[in-house]
Amino acid sequence: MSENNVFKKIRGLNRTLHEPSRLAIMTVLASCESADFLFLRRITSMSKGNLSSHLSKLEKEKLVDIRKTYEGKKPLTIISLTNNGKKAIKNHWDQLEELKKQSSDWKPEF
Amino acid sequence: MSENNVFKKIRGLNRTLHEPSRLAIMTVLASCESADFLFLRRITSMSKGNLSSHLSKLEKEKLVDIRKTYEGKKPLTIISLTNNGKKAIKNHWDQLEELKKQSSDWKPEF
DNA sequence: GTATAAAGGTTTGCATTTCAAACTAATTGA
DNA sequence: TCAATTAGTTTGAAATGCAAACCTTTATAC
Repeated sequence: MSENNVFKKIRGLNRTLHEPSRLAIMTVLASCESADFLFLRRITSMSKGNLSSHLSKLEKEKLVDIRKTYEGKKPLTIISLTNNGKKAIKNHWDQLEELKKQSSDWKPEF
Repeated sequence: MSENNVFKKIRGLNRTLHEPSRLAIMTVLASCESADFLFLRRITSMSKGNLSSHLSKLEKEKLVDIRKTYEGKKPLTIISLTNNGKKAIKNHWDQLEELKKQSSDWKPEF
């Protein structure tokens, strides 16, 4: 059995990115320069609490930047991908595509 | 914002299948008529406990069949996909491919 | 003014999940 | 017969995911 076989690679997927809610957030952000909290909330239909905690996790791992600013006097939270985050989310989707291909080619050895 | 947008679909991915270890198990089985416990353990490099509990979960959800037999006097556990499981894992990979495409086409509306 | 509600998030606490270490039970080897 | 191996299951601790409750500021009604 080759080291780094396709199934080990599947197991090795980055779980921070792979979790569906965060995959959705990161994928939105990959198409936007930036997005505010409400926009993310609407487009993903996540609860505030859930969105907030996923964003915190992504921020801790340096995948997104969170800028707290004001629009007039209302607080406004702007989220964008870090350079790291941009690479990571692109890479994740590319890996998934590659793994799908590789696994459909694989045959057991007897 | 269209109902059932691509990001809601990402969030809606089946978590039983999406979790990397189970995705690996299901993907192996999609290429094999059946596999025994040890084979799955080796090819995914999972610990016994971990493999066992993931298999239980997959069995509960009727995605795999687990047959306990003997090889001589040694117990042997044979795992295979149910028909449901076959459809589900194929569908999951197809969805991932489709979501990657759809999300790369998406642009925010202003 | 002063309740009253709304906007914009964060924190908290619980339920679920994931994982490997510890356990069980049967078999083989010395 | 005693130790080691094989083949798995159970257990318990840690991490995760989620929404309800909470907080703070701003707009609205009276």
